[in-house]
Amino acid sequence: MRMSKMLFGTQREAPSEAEATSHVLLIKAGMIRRLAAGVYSLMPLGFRVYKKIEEIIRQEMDAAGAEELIMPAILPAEYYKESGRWEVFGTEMIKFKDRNGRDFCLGPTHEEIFAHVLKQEMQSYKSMPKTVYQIQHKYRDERRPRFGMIRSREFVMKDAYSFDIDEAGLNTSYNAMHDAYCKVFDRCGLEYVVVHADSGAMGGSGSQEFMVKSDIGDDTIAFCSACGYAANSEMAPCPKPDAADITEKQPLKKVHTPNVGTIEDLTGFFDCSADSFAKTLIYTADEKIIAVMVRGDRDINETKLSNYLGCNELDLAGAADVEEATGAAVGFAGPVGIKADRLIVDQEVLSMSNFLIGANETDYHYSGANYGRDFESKDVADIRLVVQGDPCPQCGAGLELASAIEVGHIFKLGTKYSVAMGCSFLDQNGKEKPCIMGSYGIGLNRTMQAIIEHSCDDDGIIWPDSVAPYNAIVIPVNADNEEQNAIAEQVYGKLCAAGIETLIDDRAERAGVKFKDADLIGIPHRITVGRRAGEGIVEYKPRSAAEREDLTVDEAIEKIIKAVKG
RNA sequence: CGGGAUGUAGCGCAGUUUGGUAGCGCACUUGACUGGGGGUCAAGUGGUCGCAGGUUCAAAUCCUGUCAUCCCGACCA
Repeated sequence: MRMSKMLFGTQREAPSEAEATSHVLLIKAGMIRRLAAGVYSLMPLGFRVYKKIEEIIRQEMDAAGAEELIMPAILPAEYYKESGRWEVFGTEMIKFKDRNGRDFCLGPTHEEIFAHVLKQEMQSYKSMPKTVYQIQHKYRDERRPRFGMIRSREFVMKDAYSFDIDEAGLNTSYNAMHDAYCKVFDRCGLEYVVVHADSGAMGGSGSQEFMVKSDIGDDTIAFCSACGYAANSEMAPCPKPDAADITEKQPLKKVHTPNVGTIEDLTGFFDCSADSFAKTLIYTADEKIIAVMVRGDRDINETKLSNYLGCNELDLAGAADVEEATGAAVGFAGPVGIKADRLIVDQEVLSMSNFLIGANETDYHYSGANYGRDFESKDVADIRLVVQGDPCPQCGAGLELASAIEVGHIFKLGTKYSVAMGCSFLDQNGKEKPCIMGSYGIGLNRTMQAIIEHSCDDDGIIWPDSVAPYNAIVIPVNADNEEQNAIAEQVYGKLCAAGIETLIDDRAERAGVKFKDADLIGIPHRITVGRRAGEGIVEYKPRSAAEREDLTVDEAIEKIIKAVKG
């Protein structure tokens, strides 16, 4: 491609709309343009990268035995109403009515639709198992779109769905997708971690996420450098501590604590650390009032809590509910005499002794509290969030925490959607059974941006060869020098003929501008045709390294072909 | 959805406090010089100051409303 003809424009200044490095670079390099919050156009260069990623995914899906098809993005509401997700997605789903008043949505994910469409095709165990996929635009009206394409409202997802006759089959299909995902992300040059994940609203028996460590990630992962254990922090179990060894139980004593409602106030008031308290938070879970206790310096893990409760909706209660449950102002909740439907106590509280709790009375706390004597609950569970240094559940070494971008997620769904949609088959005995489903997603735009997070420098993007918009760029240094131009054209022609996707910077720009642009857009291999062009010598430089070599034209071309084609 | 901030030329910003002819840098156009890391000089193009009301002789500036965008917290590819 001739850069003089290309729809292409780099910006010298970082746009004010972007904060994250990868987002800034995509815009400066002219690869994406924002149309609305979380809605982006892929410009020609960016679209080429996107297509490379798409093709890698397609190849690996096909190799794993999945078949590609395409479903509509405009979907009738009834299927989501059947599964209950019309309400679960709520305002995140982009909904509209057609001219006859029938409800539709733009597809946020397609479990229901695949289950519905496939049930017509999969009436017998003989036609199974099957894994199908599509690469398609998805629509989610996110509360808060973020960091460009990391969380956008329209994005492309590769979503695959497997249909098996039993759990063993699901495991096989699931593992095939797992392995294919590893190949996809390896080929994209991504450093990723596969973590245990929560199945959440998707339902099902297990799932794993493919995570790329990054400060702009929305997730936190917990991992162990010693044994390789890795989990989404919301899934990482906390160790069960030894029961309290209480040599001397202090009496439960009410203490006047005027206006001391927060943990911070309390540590100041009592002059002790936050782990001497057990705090009680009030939640509403599916209309029920739930009191939850954890040590004062811990955070409640709402995923664990909601899984333990088996509830659909879980929210911190409002001030009115808190006051009704405790009979006191917010900040003085405690387990003794609390009016809640359930009291959930984090297991760690059982290892505490003579601690402080709220008294359910405005401006009062109790000191000297002990579990078993002062309060009890049948709901003792692991419901706190892991922290840095907690012991690894596998080997006991200290866990580390890091934020990460979720680029892929695989689920063992089980029968949730097949039952809801009546997607069943007849087994060998002529008995009707629901298909055992799995679902598997990759965010393409997000993957594209995640690659940049780990592959850039002060000058711009450094694309790996596998996804680069072009593999090579030829730069004639002096636009007025006929000899340089002629040789540059020669090199360009030869590279193209060798099947290397090549740019030639034939713009009437100064050399500095061309170098800056080439670096910014991250072309992996550069050939500079300059002073020594007359001797047949050009300069070769890979984007990823500082080294420059003077080579003959053929040597340079050879080098690039070898790097690109292996 | 709660908290914070910002909307002025394609991009980055000043001007708003104290109302009085719309500014700067980059980019873009033309010409000249230049030619290995965003070069220099000269001459230009481009904006109903987010939008709608209001106050005023006069509004980018003051008031009210509204929309949009970004950042921090609860969800997801």
